Amino acid sequence: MYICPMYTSELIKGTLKTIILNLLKNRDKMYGYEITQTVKEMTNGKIKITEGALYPTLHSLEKKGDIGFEKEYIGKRVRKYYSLTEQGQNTAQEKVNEFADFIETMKYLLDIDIKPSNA
Amino acid sequence: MYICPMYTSELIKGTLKTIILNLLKNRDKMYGYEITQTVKEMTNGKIKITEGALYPTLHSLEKKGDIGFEKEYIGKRVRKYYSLTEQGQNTAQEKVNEFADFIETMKYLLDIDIKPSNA
DNA sequence: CAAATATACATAAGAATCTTAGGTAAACAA
DNA sequence: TTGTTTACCTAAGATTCTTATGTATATTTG
Repeated sequence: MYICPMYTSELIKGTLKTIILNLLKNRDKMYGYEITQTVKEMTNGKIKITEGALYPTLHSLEKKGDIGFEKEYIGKRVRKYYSLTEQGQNTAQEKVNEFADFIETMKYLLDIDIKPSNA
Repeated sequence: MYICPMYTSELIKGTLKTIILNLLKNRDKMYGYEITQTVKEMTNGKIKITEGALYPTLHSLEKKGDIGFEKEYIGKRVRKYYSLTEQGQNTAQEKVNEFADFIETMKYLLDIDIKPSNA
């Protein structure tokens, strides 16, 4: 049985906010646990967001005004559904643009030739 | 006059070792200050490696056996020329491969369509 | 030639971001 | 009913960076 290797935590460091904001941009509203599961599934387990990293980041994004939330009860259990504020929409776009640019720079710096994406 | 914006330090975090090891793979031997200047030039100032980050990283890579150095005197001033060990050659390749894979994963996750590199 | 800038190394305090470990509690599967 | 999954949370510690500082030589500029 093949176990998909995770990336070293160094690499993922710094991309968490970008990932969260972009997911919320595409999906309108999500709750924390859903974010961790979605990222795990979309990356085949290569990126696993730990809860110890996720929740403080969500609280930080909320404090800065990029996201807001509303509680929803599933039986007696609570979910906090987060969504982008207007400011957050801009932040999300900026973050993604910056990362896309960063990728190009790093590709050049590391002399990586990227296989054309399955278009 | 247009000032090229630097990336937020979050993004660069975690890629420093990869950048250093890859440069040494392509250039055989380099000294610390040369690395900072080369990266700054190659990225048009978008990535600036600070000395406070560089030197501890070089020392760490040396302690782990990925790089070695020999001193060279330019007049009375010393340069420490670093180069990859055999182990470092492997580490360098692994780091670059991992980063290339990481880029692909992030492109998918962030739904970024990359313009074909100026080929 | 003096002063400022560039070269070249280094360390240390603090900030930011993560991992690891722990806690609470409800829902569901075995 | 016992374990796993869902769903939230915090805190200690590790890692990796920034910022500030130190030392010293070489070069450029006024």
